[in-house]
Amino acid sequence: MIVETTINETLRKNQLSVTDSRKKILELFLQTQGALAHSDVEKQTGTLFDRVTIYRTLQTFVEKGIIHTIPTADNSVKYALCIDECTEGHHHDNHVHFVCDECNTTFCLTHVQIPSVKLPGGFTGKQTDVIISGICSRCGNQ
Amino acid sequence: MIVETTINETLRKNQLSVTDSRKKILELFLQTQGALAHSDVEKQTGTLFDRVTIYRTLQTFVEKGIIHTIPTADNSVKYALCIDECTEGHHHDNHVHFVCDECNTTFCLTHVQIPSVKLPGGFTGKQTDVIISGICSRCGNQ
DNA sequence: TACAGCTTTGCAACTTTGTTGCAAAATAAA
DNA sequence: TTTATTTTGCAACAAAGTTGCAAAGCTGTA
Ligand SMILES: [Mn+2]
Ligand SMILES: [Mn+2]
Ligand SMILES: [Zn+2]
Ligand SMILES: [Zn+2]
Repeated sequence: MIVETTINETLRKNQLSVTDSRKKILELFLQTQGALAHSDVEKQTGTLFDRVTIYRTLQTFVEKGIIHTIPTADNSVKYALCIDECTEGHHHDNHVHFVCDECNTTFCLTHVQIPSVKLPGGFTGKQTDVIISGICSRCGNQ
Repeated sequence: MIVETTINETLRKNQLSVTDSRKKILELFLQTQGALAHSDVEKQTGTLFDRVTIYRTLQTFVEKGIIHTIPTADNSVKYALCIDECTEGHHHDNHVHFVCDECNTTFCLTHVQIPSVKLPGGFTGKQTDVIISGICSRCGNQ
């Protein structure tokens, strides 16, 4: 099974011990198109793991640069796989995020660059987040 | 007192009855540079109003187009006065938001336009939120 | 100014989301 | 296999947000 190997390798590469919860949750992200909230992970894994374990696993993955958090207009925390080469403590997922009003899926538009914005005098920007909401390609074309 | 008159007028104009909590909370927004979280309002008003009343007041103000919510990278809900002429159910606060990493103030950069972003085929954007974090003009110039 | 009708408030109770300490279980290294 | 380290589940807790309902407060009219 190629997926299982990938999962184990990813965990090893990030100096994480290979446990059931980490394998299962990472697998979930690899299988899912779009971002996942904590509650999504909880639903998908059923009673397999404790709520606290899911929190801790997500937190660990964020720290290691395996997943990144996504700010959303409704202020709920969502997570998605890092595609760029993020490393421990150093994320550089500089892409636009899209939330579909119809199916509520959150997409990482990895090929859409963050536009540069000219700020008023005195303001220095370090990080720019862009969240666009509307209709996604799946919901629009039908 | 010109402020008191403004406050009452704003409430009246939005077909809201004039109550202590609404007056006080609206006054707070008028006096404050930057956005406020629910917890900020709670702290600033002390024991004057119940937590639930604050939630309901903020909600009402958002519905009426008096204040708008701001998505933030740390996924906490913030509110700020609408400067544009927003009406019941119709917000058009199309400006950039800035969060200072130093003083944690959230600013509405009302004069900075939202840049237009070219989306991949099939995606239709309706609303774009831009949140920039960095150092604000107050924290930078000293 | 007083009153009736409608709106808002405070309280209680509850849900959801997230955090922490600690012993038991699982993993990794020897 | 054994031991040292890490991770997990549980319990307990804190913070954030929601809902129903009776009491209190507002508004328009008399
Ligand atoms: Mn992303
Ligand atoms: Mn704003
Ligand atoms: Zn969709
Ligand atoms: Zn600042």
